[in-house]
Amino acid sequence: MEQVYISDIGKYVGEEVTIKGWLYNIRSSGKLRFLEIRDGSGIIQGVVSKKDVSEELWTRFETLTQESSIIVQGRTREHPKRPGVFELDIINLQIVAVAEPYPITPKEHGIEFLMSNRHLWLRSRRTHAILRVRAQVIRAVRDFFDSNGFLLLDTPILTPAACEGTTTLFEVDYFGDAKAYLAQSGQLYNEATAAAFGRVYTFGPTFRAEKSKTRRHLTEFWMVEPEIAYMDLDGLMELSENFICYILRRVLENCRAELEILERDSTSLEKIEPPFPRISYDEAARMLDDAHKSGALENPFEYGSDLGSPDETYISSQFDRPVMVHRYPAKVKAFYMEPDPQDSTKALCVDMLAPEGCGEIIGGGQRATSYDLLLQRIEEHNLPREAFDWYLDLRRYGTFPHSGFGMGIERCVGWICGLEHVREAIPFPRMLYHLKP
RNA sequence: UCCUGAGUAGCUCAAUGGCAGAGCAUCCGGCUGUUAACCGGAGGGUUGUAGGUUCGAGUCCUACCUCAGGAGCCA
Repeated sequence: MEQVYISDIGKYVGEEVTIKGWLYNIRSSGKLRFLEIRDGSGIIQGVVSKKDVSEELWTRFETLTQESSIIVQGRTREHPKRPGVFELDIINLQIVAVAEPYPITPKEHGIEFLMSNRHLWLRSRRTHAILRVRAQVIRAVRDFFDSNGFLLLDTPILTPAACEGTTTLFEVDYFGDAKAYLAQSGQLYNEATAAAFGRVYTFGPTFRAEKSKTRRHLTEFWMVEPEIAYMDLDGLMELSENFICYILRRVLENCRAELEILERDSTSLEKIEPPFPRISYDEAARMLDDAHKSGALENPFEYGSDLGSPDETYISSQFDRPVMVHRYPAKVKAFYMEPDPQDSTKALCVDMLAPEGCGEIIGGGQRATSYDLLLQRIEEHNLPREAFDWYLDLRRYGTFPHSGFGMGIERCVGWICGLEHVREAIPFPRMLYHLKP
């Protein structure tokens, strides 16, 4: 009998099949046993009736514990009470291994315990749903760029210097006489590949050694970063909203069951379509000012500073879809931003804030084209000039207007799944003080 | 790094300064349609660590450790 996956079980109704997996839970009712069996692709309920099996087989079930690995044979049929749901009448059981008492019991657990047992927590329904959405988001990301003329060009993870000079980086000893740093962004390299290939993107892990301790932060997260030659800020904002809508559509098409398990109200996602609201930093500052005066925001907003987390939450709460805030003061943004020709104190940049307090999911902008300006900015930011020689070369040899953005996969998944914390959006989250498992 | 809160059975949580308990998990028994199944029984504790106050501390005080939530910074 050939192995069948639970996700395909509908194709085998009335047939005898073999399922190889683990015992998710077992309920016994005297002469009846109900086994919830999972095989990674799904969960199915197996039923054994004492009168239908041999005494020896019946007693074999008594040793089973939660998460024991088993191979079962049975005949599939529809659930007597639930149309569209399938069950398995078990006719044989092979015990591969009896599991020791499983730590994650069918009751609630605290986050500390679950995090320290992340390697086991991965087996739960909820984690399955989230990580399936993550995989779908990643597929959508690749499909979107691959089918729109972008070329995937991976950028290095070991880098010689800080990309933006702002965040703290993980330092790595590089053969004793040099220091390397784990990349916090592939962006600068993207600019080189964009000059070579036009429309490019990079997708990979990113590292930030900031001691951030919030529901929106990981020290290792996955980021997708497109870079487009000859695109301006307006073009970038249009690309961003189309990109997000494409991802949403793909998840809504393919992950209905997962969103249901997560009890995510998908109606708020369904109504999201372009155009997304665009507000300037100045408009945002006015909104925050008014909010403070009316008591909706506790702390006053200081004009000229970056938006704080409560500020972002307030602004995003005023809209029913992601909102794009553009043209921040240049001094709170990275050194490579192109100045706004209308007001040189502002940068041609944009942050996309997700609804429901999920924070910034996209950050990007138009890149500076002038060699002299970049050199000046590098000095102002006290960055080591030697490390940026090659980057400055891009302005010497055919400088060109271009724009790009970065999107954090976990924040995007967290928003779509309605998660309280991004740590659930990645199989093994790396956080401040969390390196294990 | 700062602010706030929490550490009691494997897990989730109770316990006026006065006998350390329940549910789940484990083990034993019962139950022919269960759905975090249910019913009966059993075992399971250096109350985060170190001091202190007190006749008496899980409970009050001090320090430290760990974790959680928030801030800053960011995607």
